[in-house]
Amino acid sequence: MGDASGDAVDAIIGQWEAERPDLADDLWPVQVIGRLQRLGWILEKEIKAFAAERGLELGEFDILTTLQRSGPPYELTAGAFRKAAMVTSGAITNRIDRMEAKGLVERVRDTGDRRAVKIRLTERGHEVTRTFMKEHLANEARILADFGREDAGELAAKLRTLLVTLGDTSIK
Amino acid sequence: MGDASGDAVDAIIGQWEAERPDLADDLWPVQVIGRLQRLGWILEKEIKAFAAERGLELGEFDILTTLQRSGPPYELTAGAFRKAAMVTSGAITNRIDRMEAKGLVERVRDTGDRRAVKIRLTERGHEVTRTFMKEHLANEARILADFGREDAGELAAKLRTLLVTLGDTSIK
DNA sequence: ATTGATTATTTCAACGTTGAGATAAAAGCA
DNA sequence: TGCTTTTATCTCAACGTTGAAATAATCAAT
Repeated sequence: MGDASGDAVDAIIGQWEAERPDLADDLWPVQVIGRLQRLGWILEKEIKAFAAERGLELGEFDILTTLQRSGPPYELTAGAFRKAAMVTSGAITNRIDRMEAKGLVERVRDTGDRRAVKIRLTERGHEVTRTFMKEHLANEARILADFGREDAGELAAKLRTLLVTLGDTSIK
Repeated sequence: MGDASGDAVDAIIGQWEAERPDLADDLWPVQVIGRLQRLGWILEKEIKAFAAERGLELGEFDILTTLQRSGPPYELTAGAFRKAAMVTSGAITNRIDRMEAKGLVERVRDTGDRRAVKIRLTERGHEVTRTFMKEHLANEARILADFGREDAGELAAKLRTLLVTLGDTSIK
């Protein structure tokens, strides 16, 4: 027992219990969702800083890694990105515009379906991503170093269960 | 064993293992961070939709709840919000401007320190928040219903440990 | 008391995303 | 072959945030 080592969410819940004792029994979801929110913010900030140090926007970083892990021929349609990145079509258009200007990707319009636009990793984009990915994983390992790999494994298993419960079972 | 019920992150990691076998041993942080990212996106979208149905921006919702849970006299400085919400000062100014126009909060400039501006919940803001909070918690309970309250408790404990490890131990 | 450093908020231009509408191509169907 | 519906991307104005500069007030130290 004992709340010796509480986190920010413990403090927030404590405030609610004091201010709204009538809601005390309804606060349990905050224990999970509040923490997931805060972790999301903290990690996003970390990764955003990592990308920024290398001259990339977070969304651009996302495009690069999605493209590389998709494997040969390292090209995906704009629509595929829209789904993978959970953003709107306008955002994808803008990202590709910027990245094309940087020479990281190129638009290819050759397929049978002339509505679709394939976004392809350029040779330069390939090199950049290859380097970044290694450093990116090292950075994430650093972030979790104090938490420990064993705890990470247990946490990951529970997070997977939650994601499956919420229906997030596919990349598409 | 068996990956019968994998999530989106399993799929992503599978892609990386195929494309970059040299990184196979370095992918473990993704099991945690990738899932936290996706959960953050999914939950943010849910809560944003909830707030939007009630005519509120996510950030405005944040101000209201932070203010209410702070207890009497239901006022905080702009700086306190900046820290609590993890956003920049300009964002707070804008949020307060909008919410003041909606009659949810009011600026009070009376304290000894005349640099500081206290943001106070109006009577209307109070009523709105009181109602929303109950519905908000019900909505979060709904989101986690299929996951189960017991699993939620176990997950929450691990998330707390991670937050403490990352230094997120205080609201301030 | 005066000067300099610090703290709190506001201002504002730049930026990325949203979301609806426009454009264009493909698919379904008569 | 036409006509309608659907699908894919782009366009663009509105919006919220960022981050640096400006403004203003307090604090520290002599």
